[in-house]
Amino acid sequence: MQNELVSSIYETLLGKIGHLHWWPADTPFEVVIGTILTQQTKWTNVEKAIDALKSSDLMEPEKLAVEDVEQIEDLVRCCGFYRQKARRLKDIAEFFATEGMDNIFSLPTKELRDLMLSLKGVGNETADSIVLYAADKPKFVIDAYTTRIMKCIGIEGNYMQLQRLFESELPSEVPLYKEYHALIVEYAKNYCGKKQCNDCILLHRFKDREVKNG
DNA sequence: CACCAGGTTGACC
DNA sequence: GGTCAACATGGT
Repeated sequence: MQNELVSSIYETLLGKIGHLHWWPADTPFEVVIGTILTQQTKWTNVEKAIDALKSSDLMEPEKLAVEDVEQIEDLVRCCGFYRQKARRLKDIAEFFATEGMDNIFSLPTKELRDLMLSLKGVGNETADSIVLYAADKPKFVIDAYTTRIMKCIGIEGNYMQLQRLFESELPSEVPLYKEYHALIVEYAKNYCGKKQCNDCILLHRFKDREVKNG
């Protein structure tokens, strides 16, 4: 029986870490930029690139869409994969400028997710991050950390399977989804390494729980 | 020096 | 459906 497992993990993480209030950004468009830049990249480097884009007055779809891609490459180089990221940021900016951010973000959740997935450079996690943190709609974000933590506890699954698990066991509340994903990232970075767990309270508390009650 | 970071894509089976 | 190399810089 694991119908309380997902909520219990949340309470545990919240108790240990406290509220994080993600996503750190001034505007929805800045969230979108951040979701692309942070792919396989430390957030400290993303911050540098975002600051650079702001300093160049490019943190708006209409302005980024018409900037030279070479210039964008220079500004986001510190994030790695800088050529494809620069190209994709420019294309995404053009899309948002053309369609209108408000029009896009006011779409129903599923339509918005599918639309984001149609953009080059936007996969499952990035699409869900945009839906949740930029558009404020309930979609639970799964990432490598989430997959790792759940596997550590004894629950394996692909992206959509894990997302279904979280969304089916949690109330569909945007603030909860936002905070939970943030807590998972912060927790995993510090306590659930790729090779070994360091004093992992989740492991101690929840592993084999479903077996005992099953 | 080796390894990792808040993934995605296109090719392949 | 799943797997894999490629994409690239910066920090430990």
